[in-house]
Amino acid sequence: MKKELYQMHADMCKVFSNCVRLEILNLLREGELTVSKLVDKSGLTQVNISQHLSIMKSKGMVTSKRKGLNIYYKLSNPKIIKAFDIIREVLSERLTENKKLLGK
Amino acid sequence: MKKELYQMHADMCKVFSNCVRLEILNLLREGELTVSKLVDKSGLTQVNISQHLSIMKSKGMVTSKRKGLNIYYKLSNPKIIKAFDIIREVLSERLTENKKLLGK
DNA sequence: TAAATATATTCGAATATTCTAATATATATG
DNA sequence: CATATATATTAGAATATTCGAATATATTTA
Repeated sequence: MKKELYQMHADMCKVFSNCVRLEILNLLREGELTVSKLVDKSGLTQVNISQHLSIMKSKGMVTSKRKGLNIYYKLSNPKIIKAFDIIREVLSERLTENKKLLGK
Repeated sequence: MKKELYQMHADMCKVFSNCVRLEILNLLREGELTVSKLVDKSGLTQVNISQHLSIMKSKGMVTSKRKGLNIYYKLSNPKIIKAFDIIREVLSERLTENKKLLGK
């Protein structure tokens, strides 16, 4: 398999490597939201949310459309949430194992 | 959902955000391999492979066992490859779309 | 067109990641 | 025990990421 493809893959995965972006992706799971809704729901600053949305848009993970003053963002591909959930499962299973080990 | 969980999730995803680690994970897809096998198959240096294996071990993505001089590494959870593959699909679909756009 | 609202961009300091060079450790074997 | 082999660790320069402060832009409405 080509190194170049691994690099593109890694670049796409960098989106998942930040907790703000993960929170945004998770908030977009049910459908599109405006920037201000994302700000409200996350409690993060508008600037920070916009910065991360910009990164995710450039990586092709989200798309946006303007309606008046608002801009709606949504996931570009529903598989993104599948990936999110599988990694959550790996994490959960790991945490469960750690608990078991502590219980012994 | 808790911020702390997003952080742990992001930390786990950092494993996927590097092309060397992705290559290692992909090489381990069929089963365990020694460090030197990974070096041979990837063409990367031993030191670099060991560094990345160490990172992945600390994040709980791989486990290892020694047999004589060799140390065998394997994926800690088969879901890791599912996540790998889903992200590859998102990437492929994105590349296909880009091609279409160029073709127009 | 001026003001209000929603969103984006730029800059820079703090922090984190990556690779290479050098070296260390663990195990097996003569 | 000395040597060879396999693997791990450390240090540090180069590079990348992150966030907040300040500011800019786009759209609507009075």
